Order: sequence, then C-alpha cells, then structure tokens
Amino acid sequence: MADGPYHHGNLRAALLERAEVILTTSGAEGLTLRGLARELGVSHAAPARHFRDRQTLLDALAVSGFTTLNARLASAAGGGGGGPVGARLAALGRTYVDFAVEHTALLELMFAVKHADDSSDELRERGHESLLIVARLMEEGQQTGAVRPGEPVQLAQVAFSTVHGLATLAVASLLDDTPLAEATELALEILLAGLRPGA
Amino acid sequence: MADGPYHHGNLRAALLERAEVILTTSGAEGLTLRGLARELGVSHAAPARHFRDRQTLLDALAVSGFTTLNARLASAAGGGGGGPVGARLAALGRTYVDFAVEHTALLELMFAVKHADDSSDELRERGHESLLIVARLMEEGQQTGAVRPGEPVQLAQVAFSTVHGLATLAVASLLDDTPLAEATELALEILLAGLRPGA
DNA sequence: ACCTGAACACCGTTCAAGT
DNA sequence: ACCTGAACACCGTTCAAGT
Repeated sequence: MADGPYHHGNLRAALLERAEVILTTSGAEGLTLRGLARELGVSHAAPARHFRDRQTLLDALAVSGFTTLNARLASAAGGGGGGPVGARLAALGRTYVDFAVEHTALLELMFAVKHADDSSDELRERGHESLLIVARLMEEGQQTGAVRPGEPVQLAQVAFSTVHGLATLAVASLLDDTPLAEATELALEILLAGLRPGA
Repeated sequence: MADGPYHHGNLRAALLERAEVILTTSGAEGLTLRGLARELGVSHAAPARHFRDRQTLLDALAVSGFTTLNARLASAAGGGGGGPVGARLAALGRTYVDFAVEHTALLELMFAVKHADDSSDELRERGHESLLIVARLMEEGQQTGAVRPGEPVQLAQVAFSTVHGLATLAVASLLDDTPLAEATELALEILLAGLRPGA
C-alpha cells in the first residue's frame, strides 16, 4: 500500500469509499471533488478520470446505497420463506426505517430528483428491485389470505410509501415525543390492518 | 416602480419572490445568491443585508412553503366541518399529494435535514401545524366512530407518512405505469381501512 | 492508461467605504 | 439604513502536457 506517484489504479474505489464517509458525516453539501482529491492525495483533476462530474459520483453512491438496502430487505423478507407473511412484512418495514435513519443523506440521494442522465436508469431499476421484494411478499400474502386482492406492485408501493414517509418525518424531527420505534409499530399495524382482505 | 440606485426597500421580498421562481424551475442547486442579485440588478453583496447566508434564504422559502401548504390543508379539511370524516381525510391526502408533486423542490427544502439554527424552530413548528390539522380530523373521526382509538397526533403521523412517502415515490419515478391518482386512491383506501376501529 | 498543473468561470461571505 | 466594490477562499470542469 506504499504511495506511488499515482493512486495505483484503485482511485475510483478509494473515491467512492471516502465519499460515503463524508456523506454520512457531513452530508451531500459537504462532499466536494476537490476536497476528496485532497484527502486522497491526488490532484484536483484526478477524480474526473473516474467520474464525469460530481453528479455522476453522487449517483454512484446512490446506486450502491440501493444495493445495500436491497440486500438487507431481501434478507429481512426471509430468504427461505418461513413465518407468517404479516410478520415478515413488518420486519421488512422495520429494516427499511432502520436503514433510512441510519443513512439519512444517502437516502436523500437515492430519492433525489436530479440525476445524471446515464445513472437515472440504473437508479430507477434498483428502486424497482426494492419494490419487487415487497411485492413478492404481498403476492404470497394474497395466497395465504393475509393480504387483500389487487396488483401486488401497487400494494407494495403503498407499503413502501408508509415506511419511507415515516422515516422522513423522523429525520425532520416531526415525531416529537413519539419514539420512532413506537411510531413504526403503529404505522405497520395500521398498514397491515388496511391490507387485510375485506378491510 | 422606477429603478433608483437602491432597490427601494423591498429587496427582501423581491429576493424571496424570485428565489421561489428559480427553485421551481431549476431546483435548489440552481439557486445562487449571486445569480439572484444579478437578476434583480443589485450588487452581489446586497442579499447579505436581508439573509445572513444562503441557508437562511432557503429556510425562509421552506417556511413560506409550509404556510401555503397549511392553508391548503386547512381548507381541504373543511373549515366549517361538514361531511363525513373519512371523505375529508381523503381530501386532505389528495391535497397533500397535489402540493407535493407541484412543488417538488420546495418540499425537499421543507423536509431537509440541514437548516440554519435560527430557522429550525419555526420550520418544525410549521410542520407541527400540518400534523395538527390532520390530528384534529382524527379526533373528530374517533368521536363519529370512523377512526380507531389512540393518540390523534400519532395517527396523524401515520397518515402524513403515507401521503408524503407516496409523493416521494412519484417524483422519483418509481410508480411506473400506476397513475399517481390511482396510487393515491389505493393508498388512501388502505390507510382509512387500517384506521377504522377494530381493523 | 492515468494523472498533473494551469486556467476559466463560477460560487458564498466579509468588510471597508460610499449615499 | 441600505447598498457597492474589492477581496478572500473556495468550488466544478476542461485540457494541454507529462510519465
């Protein structure tokens, strides 16, 4: 790991790694290409070799964020498929809220409106992956009678909205005295009740 | 309205007005103090007289956004208080989603994590106003038997989360083929069903 | 292929000085 | 009281040139 004149080829990875740290500690506004270059001991123009512009770097972070999130969601959904669907949906919701408050700035990036044109497609696709994990559980719930009929993806959109919105309220300090865990349980209970057939 | 050497005293209002236009058309990233000053024909240092820094201006925009939103919500909640509670809750939800997709960048500001220290309190208070409008309707619904028992503010937080999250999904292009109006109706139906007593 | 150094056109913020 | 002009310390992005 001795420093040569160059960053021995892994500058791209080093940039992403350092950027994620800065994003977590200082937010997206504190993330500058020049600052990144400085910390990694390369010239300020070096990052441009690996990321066309700042937005492309931010989008790469967002994509990697979705990758992490989706892995956690898939794991929470219960790979093997045991347990009642309602409980697994609730686990999914708690996992999402945990991730969201733990990676506030990253999540903001993941759902930001502005993206580089070439990252936009991949970002959307990763988001769909998240929704699909939920949708598959909805479909299973429909078979076991825990979930009302309807397009599973649309039901997933509603469930996703609930937990995502809750996380937003939490980081915006709008939950006040309500502990986030309590608010999450109430939201999930209302959501699951509303999803039941005949509700 | 002839131009003197100064901006005849209404520079603050002019800055806010112009800033809101730019926010809507170009997003927060496109909003610079120097650009604003240029468009209004004042020196680049003039805005500092009225807003301590850029963040203070952004927070002022966010506060004004909440004012507009709360007025709309209050109106949709039915000032006089006629009609079934469920229908008025649904109207509230549709109003929120409409506002959210119409003022994407503004809403992002309203729920942003970073704020100037002196605006943070007022911003939170305005957010609480939004929640209170919903909470009052929840309380009314509990009396008419349309809404389950529980802390009205907590129920409001759940309802707010649902519609806010839905708006986020919409602007992130994650609703795909589902028209937003359709997704909104489904979300509101599931929410209201989940809120009913004994659900 | 990968990086450097200089250059260009921007920023936000501050502060003496003007009216 | 309100604004200007200059100054400072940053940015992102580009591009010839180096190895």
